[in-house]
Amino acid sequence: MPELPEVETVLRSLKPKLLGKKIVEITVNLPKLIKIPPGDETTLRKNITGSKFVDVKRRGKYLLFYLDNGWVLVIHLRMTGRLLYLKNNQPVEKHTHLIFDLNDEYQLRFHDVRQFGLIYLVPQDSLDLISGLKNLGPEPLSSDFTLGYLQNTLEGKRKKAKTFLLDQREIAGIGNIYADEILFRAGIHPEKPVGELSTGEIEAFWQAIKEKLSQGIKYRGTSIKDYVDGDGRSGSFQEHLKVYGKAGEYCPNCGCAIEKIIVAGRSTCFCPHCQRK
DNA sequence: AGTCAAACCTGGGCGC
DNA sequence: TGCGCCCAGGTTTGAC
Repeated sequence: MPELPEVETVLRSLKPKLLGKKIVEITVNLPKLIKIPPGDETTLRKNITGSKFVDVKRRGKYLLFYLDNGWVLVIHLRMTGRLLYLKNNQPVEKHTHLIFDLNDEYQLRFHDVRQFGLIYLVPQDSLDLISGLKNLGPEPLSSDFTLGYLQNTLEGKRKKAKTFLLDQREIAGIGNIYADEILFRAGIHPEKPVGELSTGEIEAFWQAIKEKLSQGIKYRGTSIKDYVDGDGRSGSFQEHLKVYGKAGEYCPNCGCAIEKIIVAGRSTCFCPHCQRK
């Protein structure tokens, strides 16, 4: 579920609550979610019990919780993961796999229906142990992501535009919803090879990437099914979607029927009139 | 280089 | 009501 705007919203909701808080106890209900050290809740507990949160950051769709003893807890929410900051007397919902008891009578709970989420514990100077994190492309909302950078990386590639957007090594943080919205905004067919984009299309692509992700953050994410922030609050960007999930409905620009095809193994909605190959 | 299917899971919606 | 099938905000792996 969560893409860059959702993960950023979770970060913003949790960070002020966690900074300076101490982890006093850890409950692991599903050890297999711990990828480093693999399935090892004892090591996890030993290394982080008693430590305090000193920083929380986002990189792509990863959340990084920096602890005061040099370890970093890295969490990826994948499809249905949630991180919730709840009072410790709140009922524990089904699918709650990990609970961090804090020294303020609250808990940080990891909830994940599909159990695809990933949890790592690595030393601060060894984040490269997590290959997905190590190989991440630039942050699309940072100053590193220039038009020139995009032009250079697109050059000579035959990869489809949608496939390019979903590839975390190219750009960090974009998933299926924002990819479709970006392509519609830029007027680019999802199957167009990126090496064939004109100068004007590349500029529109670059603008659309920044605009759609910024809008997603502004509306605090897209809540279609599972996504909520650290306080359990839904976002509202689903009210502003133009094409994602709207196959058979009408294009807000031209009135054509929105089509659904499969690209990169994912459902892809686009307007065949506004997005030509 | 790039594309594809399968794998990891649970649950909701649909047709019959 | 129930069963079986398809679908779902992600990523990795191994085969062409």
